[in-house]
Amino acid sequence: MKRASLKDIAEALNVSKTLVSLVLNNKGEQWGISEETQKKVFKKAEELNYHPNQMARGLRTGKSNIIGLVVADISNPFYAKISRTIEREVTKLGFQLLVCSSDEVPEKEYKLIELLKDRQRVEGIIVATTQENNGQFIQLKKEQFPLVFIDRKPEEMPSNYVGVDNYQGAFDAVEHMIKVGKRRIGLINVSPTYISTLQERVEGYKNALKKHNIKLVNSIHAVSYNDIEKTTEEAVRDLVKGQLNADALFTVNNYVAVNCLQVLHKMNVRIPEDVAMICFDDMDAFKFSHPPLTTVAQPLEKIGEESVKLLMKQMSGKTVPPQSRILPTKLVIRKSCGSHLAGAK
Amino acid sequence: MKRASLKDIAEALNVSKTLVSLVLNNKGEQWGISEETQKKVFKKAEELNYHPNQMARGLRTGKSNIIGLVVADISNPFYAKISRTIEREVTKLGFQLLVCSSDEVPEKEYKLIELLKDRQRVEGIIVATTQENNGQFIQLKKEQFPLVFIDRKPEEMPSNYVGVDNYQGAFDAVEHMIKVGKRRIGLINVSPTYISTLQERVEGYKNALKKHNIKLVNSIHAVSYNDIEKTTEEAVRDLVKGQLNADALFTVNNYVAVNCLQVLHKMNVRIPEDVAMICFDDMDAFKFSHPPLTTVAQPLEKIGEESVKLLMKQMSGKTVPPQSRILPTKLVIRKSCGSHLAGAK
DNA sequence: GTGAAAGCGCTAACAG
DNA sequence: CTGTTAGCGCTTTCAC
Repeated sequence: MKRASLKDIAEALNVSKTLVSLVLNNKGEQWGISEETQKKVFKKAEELNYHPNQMARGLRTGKSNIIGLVVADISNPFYAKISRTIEREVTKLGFQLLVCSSDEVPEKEYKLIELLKDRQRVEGIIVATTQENNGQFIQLKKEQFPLVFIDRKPEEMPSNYVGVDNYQGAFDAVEHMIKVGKRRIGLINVSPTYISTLQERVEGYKNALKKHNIKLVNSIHAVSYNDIEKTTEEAVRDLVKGQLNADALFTVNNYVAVNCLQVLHKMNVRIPEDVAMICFDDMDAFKFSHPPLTTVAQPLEKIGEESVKLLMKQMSGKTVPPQSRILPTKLVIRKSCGSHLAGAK
Repeated sequence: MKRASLKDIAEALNVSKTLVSLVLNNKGEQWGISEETQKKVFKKAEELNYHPNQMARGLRTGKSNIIGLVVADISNPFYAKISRTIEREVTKLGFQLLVCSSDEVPEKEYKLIELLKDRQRVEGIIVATTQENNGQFIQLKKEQFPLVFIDRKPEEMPSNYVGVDNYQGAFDAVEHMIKVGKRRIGLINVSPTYISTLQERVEGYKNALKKHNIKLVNSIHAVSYNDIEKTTEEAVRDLVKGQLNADALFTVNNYVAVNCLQVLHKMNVRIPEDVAMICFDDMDAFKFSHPPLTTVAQPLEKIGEESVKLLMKQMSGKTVPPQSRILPTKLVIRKSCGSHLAGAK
């Protein structure tokens, strides 16, 4: 059975397509179409199981009703949670969400964004960018294309951004370790290190050390996504067993933390007795990890909600100056720093 | 600057839209359009930064180039992993993937499927259904709408399905516990229990006990998604401290397992010494949980790949009889059953 | 080898 | 209050 279209309803009722369209879009009132006619239309639509064709409508109005979301990896709980919130929020507003993963490769992200915009004609994009070059974004901005950055922001351009105070979050974490008596605190970063959040976190780490007059050499290592196991093992080993003789480790995100944890276990080092650990980004799994990890948690729901708000503002047509929403992080103290132990200072 | 359309290219080159369309769709050869003309067209398209409008094309061809995926919760690592694979596979074939979460509520899933099909005009749907009623699916089948079930299958209808041998997986898990010396093995299920996978897993559990002549009473509890903490606490307490006095727990999926783990920790019961634990469904986090959990792992990538293959077969137009792909599970032995300990039988 | 023309289903300007 | 008409951008049939 063929799908019912506006025309079918119109013909069955001996009215025009226009009328039907108006009624079904709830503009009947405003055009003063009689109650009775409206009822007939609704009834017939129901009867024929009518559903508007999004593509036809989109073609006509120039609006696809789709929002795009590009993240590094949707199977990372961090992005998955944000994505859920964004999906929920845009759905409320009548949009669909198209989610893509860039796998942390800049060229892929570039293509994904092009695809979403040019082919799929999404009405706006939310992105946790992995690109160093901001050329594409400058271009989008010129075109006034609705765009908001989450988590990571591009270099040197005013932009709509929702994220957390990475500097302060890292600072708090490191200071917590210091208060608990740790001094030789190593940092495990991850390439590509130009990502804005990473840089801010490293800065927070450095300044916390400086404030407490701690001078360390070779205390920072960066692992790499495409050879995560090997590079993590090397980094951890060097930090813990090498010159630094680390008594604490600060990992720059959850993905890195998970890998560190495994290496540490393999090396039979005790956490927090031998080395303490804090990780930027919380996730459910850390509640029951061995040991439960102390983390810097981000307000993921809030990030999702705010990003949608910012996007909608741009989509409303008014030209709004780029806005940033910097949200606070929260130090979630569990057991990987030993602050719960009797002997803790 | 307005976007370039076929017409723009045609006018700039003084040829027809038809010609341009043919060339750009790589049908130039087949229609015997001269090399030279083709080159001109490609060049101009590049120059004007032309991108086909997916909506216009879709309207004309009746194909949206979109595949829908409906799961319970995309932020559950289990579905996130499958989703990644599916996204990768359909992208290879030139489709986009639209992912929606039903939150385990049947009515929501029903609406989501309607929306995808009627409004968004997706060309096929892959679903891990949470519906008990199969009415919608019967209807879809009548219409020959491309549909494949993953993980969970609907009751009493031949369907295209990709999943694992849940019965055997559960059987193996329980038998492993028995071999390790456990006898009073409780099972923690989750409502709604009509879900096919759950039923099969419970069956596997029961038969493993039967095979070893173990008779248990009140050894099965079901917790509930919408009040997970409280119901889990009750279930675990009753199983472990109550009449059964359980020395082992089998949880029916990862979500339930995570909650059990927390309750167990809170109750200060030692795993595996006091009670052993196995969970159906593996996830990365269980590698470093306390303790590392022994699990029944599903081949998630394979499930994703196969489901896309099955979907494409249906979309190709030929009528194919419903097919099932039942893949094997794998028992991943870690430390929550004590089989690694010296004293294990 | 190439072009004209129709039409997918919808919306919106305009006419009455 | 309701209808006519045009057209969004593309593909495809048919004609030359």
